[in-house]
Amino acid sequence: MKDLHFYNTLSRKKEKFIPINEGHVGMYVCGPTVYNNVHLGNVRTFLTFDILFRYLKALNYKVRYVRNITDVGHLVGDGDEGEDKIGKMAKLEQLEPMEVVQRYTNDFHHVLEQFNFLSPSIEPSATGHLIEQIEAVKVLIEKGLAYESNGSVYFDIEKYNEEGGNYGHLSGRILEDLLNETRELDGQSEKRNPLDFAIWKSASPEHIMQWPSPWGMGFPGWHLECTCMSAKYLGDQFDIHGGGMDLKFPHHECEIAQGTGLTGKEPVKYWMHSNMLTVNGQKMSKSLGNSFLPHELFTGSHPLLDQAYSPMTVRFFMLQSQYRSTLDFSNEALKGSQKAFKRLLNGLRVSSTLKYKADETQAIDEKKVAEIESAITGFYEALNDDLNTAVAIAQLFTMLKYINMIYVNQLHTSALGEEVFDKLIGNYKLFFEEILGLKEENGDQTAVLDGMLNLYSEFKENRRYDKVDEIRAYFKENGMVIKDLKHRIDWAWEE
RNA sequence: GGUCUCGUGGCCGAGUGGCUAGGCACUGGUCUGCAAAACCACGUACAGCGGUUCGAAUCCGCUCGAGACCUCCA
Repeated sequence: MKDLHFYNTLSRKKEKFIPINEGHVGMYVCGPTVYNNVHLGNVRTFLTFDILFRYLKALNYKVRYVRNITDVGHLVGDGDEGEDKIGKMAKLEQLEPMEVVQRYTNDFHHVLEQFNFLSPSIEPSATGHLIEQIEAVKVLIEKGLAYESNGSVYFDIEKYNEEGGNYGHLSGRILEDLLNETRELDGQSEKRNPLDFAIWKSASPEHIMQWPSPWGMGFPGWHLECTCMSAKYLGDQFDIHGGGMDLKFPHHECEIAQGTGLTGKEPVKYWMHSNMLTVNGQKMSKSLGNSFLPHELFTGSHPLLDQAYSPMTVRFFMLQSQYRSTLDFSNEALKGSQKAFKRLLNGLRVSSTLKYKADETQAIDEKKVAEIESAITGFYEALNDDLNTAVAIAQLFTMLKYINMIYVNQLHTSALGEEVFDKLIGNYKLFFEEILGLKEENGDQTAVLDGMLNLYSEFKENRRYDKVDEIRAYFKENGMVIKDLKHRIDWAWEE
């Protein structure tokens, strides 16, 4: 089997993944700024790295996954002169900033839970690491890579590049071009160069979030928290840093500059960026007003939706594309995913009921055995190839086909042999639940359903078809269907 | 304006030189009291034009179209 490869934004090609410390992986993902509800576009990014986290664990790596909560320093609007996002929302809603933070952190956790995300190993917050950030600012000033101006401190990009830095490398930008193209903004006179970015901002008296520092009352710059928290928990150099494509520049570029400036070493070995979710071909974003909130999807209340879609349907929908492609959001596409997901889900339920039955008269069907085995290795190969979940899911459908064939007695388990049968059932469950993180969304209603099905079969034996149809209709109203198999009666989610 | 990405059958979406991606929808078949489900069968699609090559959706050029980043955004 081929080794694990990821597309590294730094080199712009797929690279073999070799962790810095064998058997261990350190992974940092930029979390949300908790001033607002997370929308579906945000969810896609976190999903990408949830899959990566799950997959690395499935490959027996010991993974430390750090995903931060940004609760200060992220400014509204252009440049470094905007209002703090949290502070602005706090004023609007007449709340303490930390109430805003708590409210939207809760929302974030709730949403991710609905989508069945694993918790990261550490979820640090920016306000919890002010000391580290102030220390980092001091070091950068000492090294001559940052300067104070009116109580604010800025990172000196020209100096950084003079001393061997490579600002612009990650996003493929040339410093000179950036300098020429930078728009002149009001209030940038504090900076030596318009490109310089704030690592500490002086706060005006009315600013509600501020802390004491050697440079007066203020608050940390947005980019600095990620540098400090990743270094604290993962070390000066770590394996994987992830985030949305739109953070590449300037956020991640600034992180590299800060990290390299502080330690003299490039902080990250593999940069991974997930692509945008689009609506009618346009990026989903809050500012464009075309973003969907998760609950709007779950209830079908968004004007562009004509029905509700469950969290797992949406999770599955997103996994049907590769994370580096844009993914377009539409009713038709979601409906297709809903049906496909339910087929797979029914397969999971069914597979847990199947038992191997030895039968000496059955010959091994080599062709089917080969197809099952290649589906299983194909699943790993797909994920090894830069987390290609779309191709991985295709393998799952091949496995599903055989599970269904056994279920309806079209295929005898002995034709596969016990070992292959166990691999089929075991891996299907592993892939579906553990690695792709999909799950049953409805509670266990087995007892009720069994009673109904007994009744159904009694009526059927007595040829009371009016009652038979009535029970079917009842099931259908509740999103289920009755399946009359040759040797038994069963139910399934209506696809 | 600068940098970059993309354009695949009715819909979504993999795929970077030759080998059936997959899903949904459609159609036919098997099964069934009728259905549903399941399984089987079924679509020669790669924006356009030109070039390289024995061979291109895949490489190169041009044209058209869409989008992203350059300013907060996952």
